Amino acid sequence: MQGRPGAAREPPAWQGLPAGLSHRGRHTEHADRGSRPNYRRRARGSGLGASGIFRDSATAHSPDRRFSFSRTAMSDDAKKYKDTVLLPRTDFPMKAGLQQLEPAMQKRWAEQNLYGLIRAARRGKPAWVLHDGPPYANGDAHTGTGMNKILKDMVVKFRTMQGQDCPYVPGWDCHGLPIEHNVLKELGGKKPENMTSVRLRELCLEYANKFVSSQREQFKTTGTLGRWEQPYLTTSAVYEANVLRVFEDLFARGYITRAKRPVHWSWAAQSALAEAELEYEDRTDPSVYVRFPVLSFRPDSAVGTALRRLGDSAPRGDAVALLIWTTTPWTLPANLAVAAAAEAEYALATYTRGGKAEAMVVALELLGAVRDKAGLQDLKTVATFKGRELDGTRYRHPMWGRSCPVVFAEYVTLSDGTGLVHTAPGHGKEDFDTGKRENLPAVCPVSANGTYYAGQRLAQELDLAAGFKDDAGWFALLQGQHIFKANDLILEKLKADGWLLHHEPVHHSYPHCWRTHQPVIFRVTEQWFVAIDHVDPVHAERGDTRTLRQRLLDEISRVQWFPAWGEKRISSMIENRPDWCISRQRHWGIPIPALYDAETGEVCMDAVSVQHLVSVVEKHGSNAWYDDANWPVEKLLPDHFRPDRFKGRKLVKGDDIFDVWFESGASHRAVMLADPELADKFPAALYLEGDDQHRGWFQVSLILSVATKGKSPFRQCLTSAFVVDEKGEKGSKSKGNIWAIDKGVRDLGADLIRYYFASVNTSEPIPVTYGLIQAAGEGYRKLRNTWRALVGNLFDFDPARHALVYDRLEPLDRWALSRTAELVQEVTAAWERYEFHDATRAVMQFCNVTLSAQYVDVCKDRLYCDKADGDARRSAQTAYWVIADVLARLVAPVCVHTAEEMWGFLPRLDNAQASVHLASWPVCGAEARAPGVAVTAADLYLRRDAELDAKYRLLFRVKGESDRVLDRLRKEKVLGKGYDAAVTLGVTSELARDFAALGSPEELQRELPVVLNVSATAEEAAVDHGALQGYEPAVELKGLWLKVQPTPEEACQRCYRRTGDVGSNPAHAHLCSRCASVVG
RNA sequence: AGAGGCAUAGCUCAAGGGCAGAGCCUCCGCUUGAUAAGCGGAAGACGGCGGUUCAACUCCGCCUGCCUCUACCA
Repeated sequence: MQGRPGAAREPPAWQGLPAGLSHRGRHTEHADRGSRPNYRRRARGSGLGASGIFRDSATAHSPDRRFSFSRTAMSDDAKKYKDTVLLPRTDFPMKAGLQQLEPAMQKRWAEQNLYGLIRAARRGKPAWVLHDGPPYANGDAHTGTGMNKILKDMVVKFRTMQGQDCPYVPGWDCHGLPIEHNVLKELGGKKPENMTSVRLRELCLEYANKFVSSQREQFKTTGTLGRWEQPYLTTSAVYEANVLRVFEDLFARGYITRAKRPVHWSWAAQSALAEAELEYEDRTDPSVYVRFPVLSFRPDSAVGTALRRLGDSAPRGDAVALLIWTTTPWTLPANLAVAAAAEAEYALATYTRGGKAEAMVVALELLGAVRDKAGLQDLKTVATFKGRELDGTRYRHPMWGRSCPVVFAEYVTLSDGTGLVHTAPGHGKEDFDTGKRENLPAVCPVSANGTYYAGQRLAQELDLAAGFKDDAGWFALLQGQHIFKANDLILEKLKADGWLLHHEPVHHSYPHCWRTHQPVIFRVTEQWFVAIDHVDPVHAERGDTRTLRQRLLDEISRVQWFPAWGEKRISSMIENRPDWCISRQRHWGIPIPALYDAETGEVCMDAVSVQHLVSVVEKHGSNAWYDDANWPVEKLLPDHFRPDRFKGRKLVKGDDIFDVWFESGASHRAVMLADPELADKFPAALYLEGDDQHRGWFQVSLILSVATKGKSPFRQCLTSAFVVDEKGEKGSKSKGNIWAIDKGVRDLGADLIRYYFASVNTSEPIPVTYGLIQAAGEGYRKLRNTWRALVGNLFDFDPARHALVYDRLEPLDRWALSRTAELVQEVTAAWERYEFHDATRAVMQFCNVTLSAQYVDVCKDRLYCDKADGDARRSAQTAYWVIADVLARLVAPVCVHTAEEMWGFLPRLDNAQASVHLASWPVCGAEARAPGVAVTAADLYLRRDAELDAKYRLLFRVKGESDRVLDRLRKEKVLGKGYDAAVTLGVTSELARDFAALGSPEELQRELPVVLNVSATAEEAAVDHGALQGYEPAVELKGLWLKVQPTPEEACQRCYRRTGDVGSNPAHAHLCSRCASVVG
């Protein structure tokens, strides 16, 4: 075998040195001691000092130093030969300089209208639309919204590269309470008396537009492409009119109802709230046990009988009570009933409190707990009975003295409290339903701002009898008070009056207004609703009698949800959600197109009137509604647009506006179906928002689209988790743990931020800090440098002239392409699943292991030293070119600027796209032949080859074993570089068979030194390993023994290898035969 | 109060019923021809307790910890 160790010829350079030490090993050892660690430390620090770190300062400061040779003790020959070595050459910088690169590139993109070019290139291709969920036009675009835009851009770029037409029209949500709130704050807290609604709304519009402009610029710094100059705004007249059209459709199909119902009410914002506008926060409330004095039990009931049986000793009058429990004492004034569970066991119990005998009715199961809490003495259970025995019982309201009933309700449980539920129909949904069934009025003494009404109004709202006398003083105590202040007042007075059996603070989560962060209350008001259980008559005619709720659930199951649990989440929300309250009592929004009879209050609305109002808004904007001077009611809705009975009547405009969720939920109509570029592309391919939008935008969009268009407005729905800080806390402006996205871009670079977002699992909370993003820079730099190594070797490569056809490529290169093909498949699959971090990890793994540690490392000799235009070198260059091309495209959706930069440095064919963002997504050769799939020349090289995969997997495992031994020998100072070594492999017959299966012995003999990066290898097939003297067993590869020795051969001055044939060409005494023939 | 998710090396993340992989960090070495780079080596992990199995980090149950969601129950 050629080059076999031990087959020594003449080793002149070797002799005269201490045994086992090479020239180089010796030399570097001494030269590097001491200075090297210092060099490293400094080099990694903030900067390089000028203190002799580089011994050859001219070299160190030469801009071209990476191609120069720093060794001074070099023979002229060696220098001459060095110039024949084809070292990498490229201007693609190692350091990205994103801060300079990105703005310049974005400017260029804008000038050449890259978005327009991309759209033009995809004209006529299948549409794939990501419909933008509108961020709110208030404040900075921070990391969370920035991430959302980046993820959207990534997906759009990916789908575009796949060959689809992907318009991206960004939008903003511009109406709503927060803007109105902030504008009012600037005005000093509330609307000045003399300011018109129109003026206020103008200020709100200015405010919103200001933030649309600033957020747009912030988003654009991330390199996100889209129709930024014509976004959609919910304040545009066209958008507003389309929102009203959705309402019009719903109204026509009977979905809209107006009713007096309890709704979540923010007294701080003075408006009704939707479910999606609630946030749960912890709160402490008084938990109170209150005695409601019994007026009468039904005489023939078990409890009545038991009480009579007690005879004279029985407590009487107010001493006999129903015990109720509540954590909202402020709702007690609105109490109209007590609800019991008909089938539960109750007890009549006597006890002594403050020396007085009393009796109470309470659930048997809870009796003990009540006694313990209240510290009751002499507790005796007089009787036990089913709840239904309380039928007919009446009690006296302790405040107003009115007689109230005991009723029964399903929801009464015995988990807490007393089993007797204080029922105030005006302040709770269940209470309201109960009250409705029992014909109780929905009393609501609490005004919009959370205070009790005062005077006559309070008496009226409480439905007090005409002759009511405030003997107990409750009326005087409560009127005008804020409810939470009243909690304390009520508690004190109940105690003083003897009605309070026990109280304690209770800590629980409680719904709060998402904007004001104040606790929300339930309050009965007249509101507009979308009926979720409505059966659409249009569908019913066709025999489809499903309720809207059922149709929503059916549509949800047709949508693809990412991650998959999103489906369960949203469907369980839809299953349980109440009707949607769509009216709000604010100024900054789209008016609900309802007019009311000035005298009777009757609603004036029908298909004709609504249609007319839509057209007014479409022409003049919703301000017309508020512009009383120019749009008096008679002009806004002339007689001939009114239902007959309102003709000639005096009407007034309603004050309600639409819930902003109704607006954004209507975007499928106002944008997808209305924008000329999108109208034919409904439904959207994808909605992509934070996972909080399951209850927000996704849900409302579904409701409105399914109700009016019969289908989901999106086919796929992707959610990401929230941005959090290093402590895992949700990012929020108030906590200061979140920063404006453009600041991050300026400090860190857009591509780095994008790379970071592409590298994390976005389905779990996403920590975002400068430190973490900077740490991700390691991966980014590795990508960059690996790519640089590829392109650096293509300086003399023109694919059109030099690329070899696939079949002529060396096996190693075909292996690299096979691995690249595998990468393409892996990355594509990850993108299809929208698991970006899987794709990024695969790319990193590929760069670090497959390329950097394996392929690129072992290709160097061939690329640097082989004949420039020989097939061996061209083969490697062909593979490098394909890989560089593919890699640039694979990272293009993520590192949009860097990939474009790469594209500029890549040797390209004439028909290549000018921008990487116009290029096609890589596809493997075999798949590429599918009709309609864009194929590039590079793609044709992407072929999986299982045999090659297996072969090099084994060879690189051998390399691992060899490296381990080499390292030990280096540390023992036996060896320096790998080329100093010759490796002999002792293999079992089994392993020998494996090797034989990989190729001919000659081929293997040629490849092994290359893969192992040593000068020579030999194979020793031995059955008896005991006979293998001086070998050591491999650690991880069974059946392998290794012997690694310094080879005594002379090193070739050009390629450094000690191949044993140095000097075979007399013209070049210090070159190996290969180099000699190359140099010529 | 219910539902769900997560728990792997100092850090960030993988895989998969059968020797647990990578990047960063640390340490050691090589190289000076990817050089503000590159290569090699070393050290380093399956939250706890049970169960199924020949075999569990993986499947199942329970517990603990963190997070999210849902609901508001008086």
